[in-house]
Amino acid sequence: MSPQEVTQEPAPTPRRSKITPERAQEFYAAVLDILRESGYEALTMEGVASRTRCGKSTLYRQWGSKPELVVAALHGTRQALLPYIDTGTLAGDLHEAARAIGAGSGRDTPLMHALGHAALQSPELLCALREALIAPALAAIDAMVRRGAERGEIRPDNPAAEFVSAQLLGVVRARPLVEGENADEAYLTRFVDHAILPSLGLSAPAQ
Amino acid sequence: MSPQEVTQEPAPTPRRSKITPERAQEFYAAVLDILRESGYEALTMEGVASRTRCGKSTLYRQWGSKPELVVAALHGTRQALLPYIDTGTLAGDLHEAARAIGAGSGRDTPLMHALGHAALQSPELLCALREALIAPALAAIDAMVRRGAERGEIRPDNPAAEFVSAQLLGVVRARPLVEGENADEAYLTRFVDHAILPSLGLSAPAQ
DNA sequence: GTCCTTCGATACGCCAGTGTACCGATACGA
DNA sequence: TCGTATCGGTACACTGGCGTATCGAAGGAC
Repeated sequence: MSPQEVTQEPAPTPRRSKITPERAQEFYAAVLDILRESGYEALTMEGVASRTRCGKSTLYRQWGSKPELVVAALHGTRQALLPYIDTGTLAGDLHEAARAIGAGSGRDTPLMHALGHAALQSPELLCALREALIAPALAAIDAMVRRGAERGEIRPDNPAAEFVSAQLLGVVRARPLVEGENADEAYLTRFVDHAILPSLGLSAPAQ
Repeated sequence: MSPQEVTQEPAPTPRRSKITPERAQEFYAAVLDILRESGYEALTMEGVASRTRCGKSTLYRQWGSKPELVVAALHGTRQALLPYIDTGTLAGDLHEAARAIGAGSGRDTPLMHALGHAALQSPELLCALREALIAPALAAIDAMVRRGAERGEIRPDNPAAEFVSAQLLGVVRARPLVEGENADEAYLTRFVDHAILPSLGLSAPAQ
């Protein structure tokens, strides 16, 4: 490595983009909207450009290609699949989670449907999807379970604990195929009461 | 309606196709293979034609368009996601189901991943997917649960019974996204033991 | 054996999306 | 204030798949 290269700033592309963070959020929102509406394959650069009223050149200058734009959109919008929840009981937490996921069905559930298969064929996309959507939800649910164990509601080594998050995300993906309609709040609440809580050895709280 | 139209045979297209049922199975197998490998969007008529060494005209003559070909392929190949299972106990049945689904991961699980999102945007495709893959699996699992109830292993009105099939299909769809690998036999067996059976009020059979 | 339909194969026009190039306009930095 | 780089917008060539048309060949039906 030559001295020149060392003294040179490590960023070889000192782009001074005119795109404000707010404008970037518009791009990201448009990308996610199109994903939710039409899926990953139907997302086109021209579609993003026309919806955001920008030139295709801007998109290619800034993000290079469609996968990179999608990855950036996932990373760039800090959207919480689950808000912070701590009701004091595991059952209460899971109920709130069911409500949040069910209510947010119009936001993040379609995103997972849209990206589910595409992510399985692109490691970068899978990574971005997991970091942006799945991992936070997993962490939130696992935190609920851990707090429940700390409070003594369940045993710390309860073998069903491992599956709580997978079950919740699973029915969200499964119900549209099984029953033809999205997993809404009512369904998820019943699922928590009649499947998840019993599997943990808990019973549904008396209404 | 004129008399002529009444006397005319109702089938205006008495095609006498030269495609033998075996040849049709080749087409269907190729379609499903491509779906498993690359997904619904990447499936092209030209790809099917080249893989089966036939002309595109044959495909269009016979099936008309890509969605119809896929629907026909789903209906035309009687592939059992689940074989007939009856071990005498609900736990044993679910174990066998876990084994069958896990072992068949290379066959039908990718199909559901590939068609999951596309089916949500095409009613015909959703219908075909449910009839060919999902409904049989649902019926098989529900039959297991029903037999378990008849034997007195669980109460007939056990509220968790409703969710068994959705739980199983759910984790199959969720695990690749959550953990990055398919739900194999070992995972599904653990899931049955530690999540489904406890939710039904049963415990895992002693190994 | 002859006819007739379908088969496999190819060529064609069409359309949509990709990625690049170019243009005036404009907003930032010096 | 002035230069410059990026912006939005459009045009372009290119690719790839769709669906149709057309061809010789082949295999049943009669």
